[in-house]
Amino acid sequence: MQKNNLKTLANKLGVSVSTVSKALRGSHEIGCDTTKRVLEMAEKMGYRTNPYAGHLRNHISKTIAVIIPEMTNNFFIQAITGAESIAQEKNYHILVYITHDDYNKEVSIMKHLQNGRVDGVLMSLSASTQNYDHLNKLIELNIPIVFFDRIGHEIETAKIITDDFASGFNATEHLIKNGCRDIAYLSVSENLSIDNKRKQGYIEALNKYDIKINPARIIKCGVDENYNYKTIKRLLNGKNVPDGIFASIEKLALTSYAVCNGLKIKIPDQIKIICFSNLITADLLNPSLTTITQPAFEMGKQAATVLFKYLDKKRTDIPNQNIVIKSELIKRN
Amino acid sequence: MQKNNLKTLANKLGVSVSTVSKALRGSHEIGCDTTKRVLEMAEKMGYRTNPYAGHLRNHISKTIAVIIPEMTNNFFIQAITGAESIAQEKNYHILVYITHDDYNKEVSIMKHLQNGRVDGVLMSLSASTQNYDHLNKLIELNIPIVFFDRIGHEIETAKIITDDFASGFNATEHLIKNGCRDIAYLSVSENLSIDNKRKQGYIEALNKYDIKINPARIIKCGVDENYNYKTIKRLLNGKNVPDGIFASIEKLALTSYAVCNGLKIKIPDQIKIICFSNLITADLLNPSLTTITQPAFEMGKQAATVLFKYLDKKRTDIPNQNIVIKSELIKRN
DNA sequence: TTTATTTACGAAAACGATGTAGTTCAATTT
DNA sequence: AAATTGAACTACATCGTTTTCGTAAATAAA
Repeated sequence: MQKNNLKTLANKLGVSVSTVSKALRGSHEIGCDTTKRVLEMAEKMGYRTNPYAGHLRNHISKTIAVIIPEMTNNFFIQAITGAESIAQEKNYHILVYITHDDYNKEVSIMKHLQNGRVDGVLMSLSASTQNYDHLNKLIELNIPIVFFDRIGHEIETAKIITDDFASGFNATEHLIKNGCRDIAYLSVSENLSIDNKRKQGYIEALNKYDIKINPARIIKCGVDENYNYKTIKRLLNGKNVPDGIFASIEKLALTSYAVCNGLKIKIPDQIKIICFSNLITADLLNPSLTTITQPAFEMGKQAATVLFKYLDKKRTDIPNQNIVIKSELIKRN
Repeated sequence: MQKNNLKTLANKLGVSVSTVSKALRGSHEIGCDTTKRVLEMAEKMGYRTNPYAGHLRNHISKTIAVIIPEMTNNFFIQAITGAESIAQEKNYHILVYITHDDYNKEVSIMKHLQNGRVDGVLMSLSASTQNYDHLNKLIELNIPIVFFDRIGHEIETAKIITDDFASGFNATEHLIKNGCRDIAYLSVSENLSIDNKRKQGYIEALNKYDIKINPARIIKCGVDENYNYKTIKRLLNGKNVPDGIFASIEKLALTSYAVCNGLKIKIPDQIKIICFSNLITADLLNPSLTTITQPAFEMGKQAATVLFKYLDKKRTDIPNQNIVIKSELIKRN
């Protein structure tokens, strides 16, 4: 079969490969009528430039990677959607990788990217990541990373975050104002700055209202769904049950709901729950869930925007900066 | 800066580029100790093979595209996750594209893929797609497509579907058995085979129970959220209100819930709702939602498996076949 | 008319890895 | 001793573009 490349086009038109290449990219070096002839022929033959050849030549892949811990979390989905909206505008392609909150997988993915496959990376750290060498290595290789939400503080680059501390504070205060005095905080991972900041906000709010911090109320949950279920069940099953739960992430709130359903604990009468979440169904839950809703779509969009800003400039050394987009406390039942 | 490529490695080791290349891929042409030296040096220098060079040479990108209509639908998310699990196993990369249910965007994306950027495509059609030329063109260019869920019947390839007709029938029968006599069907698009089949199942069930089909109860909804809200509100606001709703897709059920909340219509007392959905929160909704749950993860996995089966064989002409994975009716309130 | 400049194009060298077709040298066979 | 074999390695063309440099012809300036 006839190959559909520049050479074939050039032969058909009786001009050189360079002429065709230049004409296609609208170089002024080529005359108007020649350009027109080339364009017409390319259209007629359905010519599409081979991306890999160009990438090889120019070291520009027009591709970015988006790396997230999991897909079953609306925050990340919305963030990707935001990033995608910008990428589509800029004619960039998006490679999606999921770490499943596994540090080793994260490292392995990073290794796959150490070769120019992508021009840049948008990412949210895995919950089990404590060492940042694999990330710094990538930056060293001139592949910039922009973090969103689950950021690596120690890495010098742009980070798109929400006001976790303030939101954690507000969430806790909301519970307190609604009568809670014994609030449990469900933590997902001590490695994550978002978790720590939210926890700090929680502690600060308790302090403000002179409620004693009870370390036993700071519950370490994790990635494993079964473990979380058991842990939360243990929390809610004794006689000494808290009257409020602040879940650091959506999943933990849903698990709490499920546990309450199982134990026939009435929400919000016996216990009140609040969490960080981007559930579209939060309003329709039984009862509706009060959430700190992160501007996920905006954060994804912003992250992509920042990344592209530097890629356009052909700069890969993104200066350290924190971009904060505020979350919103949506009061429900 | 020193480039990190085969040439550099070869120079450092005092051997030829070919030797390094062959050693790295474990060719028996190269002696044991040389191979070892090469491997050690590659490790030491953190050498990663440049994917684009290889792709250019071999026309194999080790990349597939996953094309979906939207992200805010758990079915697609789970399907991608399924596909990703297989791709990661096979060391393939995944490019994600979203059509936003827009035919033109779908065509534009297909054009971007007509050049070997990907080895194959997994896709679910946009709701507005009626013409399949852009898809057949891709297959013609030896880039195979495997469809899942929203398939193109007229295209000869593998299609992963669920038992839409039977499930539509069962869903409707479930409503009838629970006392509904006037059931509305919320359709998303007449272009989609899933919609038509579900509708056929709905009609068949009504027939079985000698319930007259009322064309006014087949409600055409669409992609636009506001339009859907208004349409469903009009349906539920009059005096002649149905006692059951069968939503063809998740989004329409959620909108129905929202409308009922607004109009203070009690579910399931005044109206019963059932839908195709993969909501994790279905159980926690107020009241919990009875769903036809599609095996989304399995479907994504299966689609990827079929695609890779042919890619491994270096065959791009995937014979026509329908693979049906059954959905499950999960009864709730 | 001669010289300088511009216009429009072509030749060829990259980009990095791969694989074919040698080449060398030593070991083995005749 | 000559011929054959084989192991271990190298040179080089190739994939499809892009881009730099060159050059011929046409035009403008001297």
